[in-house]
Amino acid sequence: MTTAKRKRMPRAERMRQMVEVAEQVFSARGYAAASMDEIAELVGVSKPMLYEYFNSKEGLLLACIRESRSVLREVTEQATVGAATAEDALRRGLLAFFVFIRERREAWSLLRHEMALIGTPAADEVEETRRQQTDLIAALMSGYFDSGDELRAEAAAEFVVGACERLAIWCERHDEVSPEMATEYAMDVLWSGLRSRAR
Amino acid sequence: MTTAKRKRMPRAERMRQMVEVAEQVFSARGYAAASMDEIAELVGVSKPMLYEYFNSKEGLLLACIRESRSVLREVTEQATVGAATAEDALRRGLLAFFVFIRERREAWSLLRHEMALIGTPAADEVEETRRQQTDLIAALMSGYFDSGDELRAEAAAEFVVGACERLAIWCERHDEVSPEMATEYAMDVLWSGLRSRAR
DNA sequence: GATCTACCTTACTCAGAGTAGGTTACTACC
DNA sequence: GGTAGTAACCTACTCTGAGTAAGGTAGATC
Repeated sequence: MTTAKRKRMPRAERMRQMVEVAEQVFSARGYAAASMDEIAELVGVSKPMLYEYFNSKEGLLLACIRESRSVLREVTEQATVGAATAEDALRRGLLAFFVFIRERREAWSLLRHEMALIGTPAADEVEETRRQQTDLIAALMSGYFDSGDELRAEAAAEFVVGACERLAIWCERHDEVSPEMATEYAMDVLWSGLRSRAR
Repeated sequence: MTTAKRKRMPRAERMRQMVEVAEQVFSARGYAAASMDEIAELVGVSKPMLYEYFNSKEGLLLACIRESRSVLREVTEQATVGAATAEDALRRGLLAFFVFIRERREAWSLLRHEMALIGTPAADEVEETRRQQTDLIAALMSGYFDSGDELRAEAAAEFVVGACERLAIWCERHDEVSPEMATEYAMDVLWSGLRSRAR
């Protein structure tokens, strides 16, 4: 019964627990409104412990963002492994993303909202997450597209990431839109273009 | 010489001045790191004056965001008035947007970054700006597209806004990309779709 | 059972948001 | 020109929450 009523926890376990609680509090209240005292209390530990492990409030936020990012990467990378065509790869990746944001709301909320701290590490961290996804897309696409204009390809990848991010936020307001439908909408514009729908 | 060395200013003028200074400070330091004391000092006035006029730090931020938004609206709406086709309207609107973010960096920075305060009025205010643009696009498009699936059309508009926002951020890192090129890249994906570039 | 160390606490400092209450310059009217 | 009224403004505070100093305690190891 090592786990029974034990108050003291090994460092790694305590850290995981702190990140878990912090993710919830940050996404519920927002970074600014969340207080370290509250997080500490919910964890069942005193405030200096949080500082011992994460150095600062922002450090704790960083840990949460990194955690979310690694999950997102895992999920989207896995999704595209068996794709045969560019269209298929794109569709699978999109679906994985839209499933992720539905199933891991808190995680997504952090990635979505906490870009406030311009010039601080946290903002860079969120940008890094987008870059991760952009690179993934660029890499995927480079295998399928004619590599002409390098800049243009990069722009296209950015474009896809931004579009999907916004569509994901839109999905939050529309519970009736399933990840499959969202994917379908995204594919529609991205793959076929608006021209195909013009009168 | 009413404007010469006058210390006291009429309310409206002082407010405009405060918003102007605040816009710079917020975009330079970020909302969290900006202090009301500093803004007050730069304006050449004491802190309670800021509170007299804007009630809170967030109120001041709100005023800045609203200011930026109204300029953005002005600019993009004007740009699309004479468009003959959907393609033309889209292109003109995009160009106006990309010119705006280049010429009014501080204003854009606010709209871009200050979405941190989830659940607070400022976040809503930034969302409202996106909605403004989304509505604009949706209205424009509805004139040109077959109105089939309502939800799909809404999703497409969200998509365009998100994509452009991200592309705009990408442009910040790429000074060599002119507003015209950005517009071209955007049109390429949006109008023709990725399929047209697949091997 | 002594000691060592990693986990944890109480009790502070300090910066910055927000406020209470008084002061001064401009205006309007006699 | 003088004086009453008010809009603009200030000094000097409170209070919340991030971050820290210094010390206490459980549990492993010998």
